[in-house]
Amino acid sequence: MNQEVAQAHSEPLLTSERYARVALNVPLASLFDYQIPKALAYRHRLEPGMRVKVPFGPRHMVGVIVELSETTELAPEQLKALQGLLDHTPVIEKKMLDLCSWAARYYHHPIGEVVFHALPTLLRKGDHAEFRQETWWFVTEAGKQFDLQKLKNAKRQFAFLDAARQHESHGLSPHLCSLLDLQTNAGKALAEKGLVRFEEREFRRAQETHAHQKQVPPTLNPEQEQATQRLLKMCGQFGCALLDGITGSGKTEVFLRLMDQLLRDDKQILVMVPEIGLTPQTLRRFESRLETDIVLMHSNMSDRERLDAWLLAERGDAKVIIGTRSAVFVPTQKLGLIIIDEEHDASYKQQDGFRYHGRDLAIKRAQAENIPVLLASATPSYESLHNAASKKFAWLKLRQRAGQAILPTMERVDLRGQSLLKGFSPQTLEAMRQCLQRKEQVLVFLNRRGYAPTLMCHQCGWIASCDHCDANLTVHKKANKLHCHHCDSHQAMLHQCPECHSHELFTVGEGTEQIEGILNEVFKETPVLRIDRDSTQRKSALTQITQKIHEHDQAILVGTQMLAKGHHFPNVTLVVIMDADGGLFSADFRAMERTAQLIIQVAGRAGRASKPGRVLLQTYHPEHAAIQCLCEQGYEPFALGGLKERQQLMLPPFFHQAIIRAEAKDEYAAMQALNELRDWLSLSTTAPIAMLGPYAAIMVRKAGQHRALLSLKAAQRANLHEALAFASQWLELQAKNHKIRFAIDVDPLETY
DNA sequence: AGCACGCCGACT
DNA sequence: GTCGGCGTGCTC
Ligand SMILES: [Zn+2]
Ligand SMILES: [Zn+2]
Repeated sequence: MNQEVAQAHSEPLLTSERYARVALNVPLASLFDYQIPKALAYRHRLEPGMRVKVPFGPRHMVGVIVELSETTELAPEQLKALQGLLDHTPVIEKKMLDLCSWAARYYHHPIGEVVFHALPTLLRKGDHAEFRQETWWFVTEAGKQFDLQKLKNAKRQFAFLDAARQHESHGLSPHLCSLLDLQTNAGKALAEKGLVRFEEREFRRAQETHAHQKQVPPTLNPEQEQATQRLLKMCGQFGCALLDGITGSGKTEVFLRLMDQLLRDDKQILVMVPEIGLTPQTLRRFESRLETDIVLMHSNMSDRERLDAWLLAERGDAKVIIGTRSAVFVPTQKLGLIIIDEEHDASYKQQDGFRYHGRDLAIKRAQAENIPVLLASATPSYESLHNAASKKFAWLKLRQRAGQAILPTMERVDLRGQSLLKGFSPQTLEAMRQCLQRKEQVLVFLNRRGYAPTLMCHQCGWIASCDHCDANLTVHKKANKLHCHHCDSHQAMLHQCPECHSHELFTVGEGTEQIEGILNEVFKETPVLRIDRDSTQRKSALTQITQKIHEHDQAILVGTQMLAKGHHFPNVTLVVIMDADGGLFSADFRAMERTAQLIIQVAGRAGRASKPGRVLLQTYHPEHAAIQCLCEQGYEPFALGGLKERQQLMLPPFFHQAIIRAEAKDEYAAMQALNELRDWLSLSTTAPIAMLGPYAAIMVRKAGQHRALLSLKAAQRANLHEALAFASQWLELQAKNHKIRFAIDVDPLETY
């Protein structure tokens, strides 16, 4: 915990306002007013964005000043005083606080939780907003004169002093110490003898990197050139562009040209990537082309690493910040551009707590900073396509593959009446055989991991299901386990029916583990490699698998949606989509969009080299208009058709939606509460909104909780917000009932 | 959310 | 008698 900022000499009043409005990390909608003690007001100029220590009920908390005020609504006896100041300068600038307030209003989420979400964990706890301290070692004058041979019995000290002498001018950084395998204890011993000295220095990545040489950029094709020129013209003011480019069309090259130009003007650039989208390949590509300091922000970093990265960005030292969803809150000095790669990716939407959309907040931030924002994808979200089609976004299309690469063809494989081998039609197997004979690789996509999604009893029809969810257990054969993919519960594999004690248990359906097995049998000579969450659990597993793929010429890759992200496989010329019908008859109106995006993303992995690629879509509905359209005309016409349907059905993005979720242990409590809310809403608001439900979630029980939801829709956002304002009021009144948990989800991606 | 306060059952 | 269960209410 930080100490109160040291006392200065009391002279003129530095803070004239009497009250501070403070955001606290509690699930309450309001800010909290505190009296500014005279002692503090004389010594410090308080500003919005500074952290303070405050008494709150029976405890002490870290708060963030959002506003200073001459007045307060509260009576003097209801007010407490600030206890201390934690910062000399604001940790959140005014623009970012405004963005937080906007987000709190838009997502109907408590302002305090939003503001704290925008800070790194260490700052939330009250730690100093400072870089990590590092110890650097230097040889002293005595150390230089010293006869090294006297230390020949103390090998560690010998090595340490020797190294310190060699690095006399710059000293030994912790990084160098670990490279040379030097021990801190040896340094301490030498320091006591006066042979070396040490200095505590601020950690700065900038001091030790950019050892890269700039690579020569490839020439752009006319489409890329045109897109780049248009984007360059957009710089310097707010505007949105959709870079809608098929896989392999060279979107990244367009980013790099644009970034290069902005870096010359000493601007910073924020690049947002999906949760697992940042492959080492992509990072290396950025590093090798941009001669500048790049900083990463993602969930696999320690709290300390995150704070250091955050500080580098905040001081303007990191010119390029690459990060996931939460990076939208990274502070900057001179932000010039925000890029959102794979903008359709669902990981940009937070799925619990503060349910914001990173893409939408990035657009709002760009507006506030008056800079452009670039959304890029091979499969744009319907929302972004709609904005592009209605001219809100500049629509930049890249329809040619860069270099010599040829576009893959998409073909439907009719599964009707075929005798299938674990989901493979004879036609598919034949195509695979031919491909492997040409010493090329096959990629098989099935979005279902494990061995089989169902375990059933032949005698009584019993199905293995989760004790905590309304879901069936997935069979994992190799692990010999039954696993629930919705909560994390697992149990040992069963070999006897718990109902009728029959031993005749059998599996229904196929997962990647089973497909891998059958392909090993059918194609005995060919290595089969599986890529899913199970096969890549160990840290190095994925790199090992990709290594193997590049070593062999023929190979079969089996995998889930993990295949759709990042990695490309240049020798893959055949892609098999096991089940293209996934989105066809779903109750979820976004299922079609998601399935199509997955298919196109996976298909994009094929034939990247100059060999032509082929994509087979296995389907029971080859004549279905949507499948036909996707196959024959591609993603854009398919998506535009989907958008028309959304309009007719009064669905987003034409109508605005919010969902209020409730969950409780009790079977009926959640439903009942939402019924009451519905009644309350229909009494309290006259705004034209449509309420649907409440209805039980598709999976009523998830991790032991019963879930229900109420959907609100409106043609005008203002009307939706009016209703939601009433709803959030009602929910806060219910907060005393600790048995039901509520959440408001504005612009939900999951609607069941 | 956290934390205190308060009111009932089942323990030394 | 009192220890602790969790239902209820409050936090500037
Ligand atoms: Zn049975
Ligand atoms: Zn479960």
